[in-house]
Amino acid sequence: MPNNQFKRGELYSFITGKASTAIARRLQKNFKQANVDITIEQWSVLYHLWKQDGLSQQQLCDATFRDKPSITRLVDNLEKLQLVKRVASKDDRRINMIYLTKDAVQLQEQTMELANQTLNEALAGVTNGQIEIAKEVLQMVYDNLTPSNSPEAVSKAGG
Amino acid sequence: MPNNQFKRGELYSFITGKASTAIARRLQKNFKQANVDITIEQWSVLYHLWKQDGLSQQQLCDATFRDKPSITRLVDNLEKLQLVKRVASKDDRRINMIYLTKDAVQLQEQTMELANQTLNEALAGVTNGQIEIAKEVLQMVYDNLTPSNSPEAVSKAGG
DNA sequence: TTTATATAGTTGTTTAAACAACTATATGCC
DNA sequence: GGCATATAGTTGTTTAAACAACTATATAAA
Repeated sequence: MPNNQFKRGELYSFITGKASTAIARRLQKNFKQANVDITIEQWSVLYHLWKQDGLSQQQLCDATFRDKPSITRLVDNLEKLQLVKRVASKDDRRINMIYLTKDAVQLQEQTMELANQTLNEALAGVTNGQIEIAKEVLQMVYDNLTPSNSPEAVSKAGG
Repeated sequence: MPNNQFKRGELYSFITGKASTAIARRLQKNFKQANVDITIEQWSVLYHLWKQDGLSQQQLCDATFRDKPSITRLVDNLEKLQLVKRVASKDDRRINMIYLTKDAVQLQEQTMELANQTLNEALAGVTNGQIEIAKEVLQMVYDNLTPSNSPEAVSKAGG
């Protein structure tokens, strides 16, 4: 497939990920200005709990593309901030279900507003068509590199 | 500009940067398999020194989109690995010029090969046209969020 | 029922990012 | 020359990522 060959050096930014770093940094800055005292990583966990409260830590791993130790520590820190609480599952005592506190629920509207605002800043001048293609490429890259590409794993990760 | 509006939630991956994380992780894995014992971050510094040896730490900051403390510590670690050495500039005693050692020079061919191989894995099935658009979008995002967008800063960052 | 294996989560360690505060040198201005 | 300011780099601290090694519980097989 000669159309997948490319010139060395040019694609370095795919590895460094400077664009997503810049977005994360800007969102963090916007949080700070609005006196929202959480990190982007913590927010990314809350984001999935806002979509569906009461996920297990493993489900948060899958949703956020992080490994188990990372989620353990993010949940540790979110618990310290009293934004979530761990509740041991009665069905399966290995599992912690993670629930939002009232404080965390109240953060949703404000921070989603800030996130959308940040994405609008980031994507100024970019057309919807370009965004769609960029998303497709990023998704293909992710799929190419992720073992969960196998049929069984895909059906499992269906959400 | 209604064409820059978008639906909430969909663009979350722009913030998490899961694709670039996956590429970095795969490259790290490929390094490890080839018994190349450096981190991707260290490699990204060497990458710029291979293009031009003898950069100052500040120039490495600009090239790698990192802040000064990050470069200080990456150079610290690269010095420990005997891959670079700091040489105080005679013209300006504030400046450290960073030079590659022989060991680092020898790493170039092998690791660039691994990097290209990794990018080929990552971009399998993605057309050159799609790659070009994705690169444009990422560059626009970066430019939108980077203060060095101002005319003065741009002329300064010309390289 | 006992044993092997898989799954969920935690802990330890190294590396790095981000930010604030700091030191040292250089430059511009009076 | 002396002072203010800018620039280059370092150090301290918190947060997080990655990986290995670990504990505890559940499941499957014998």
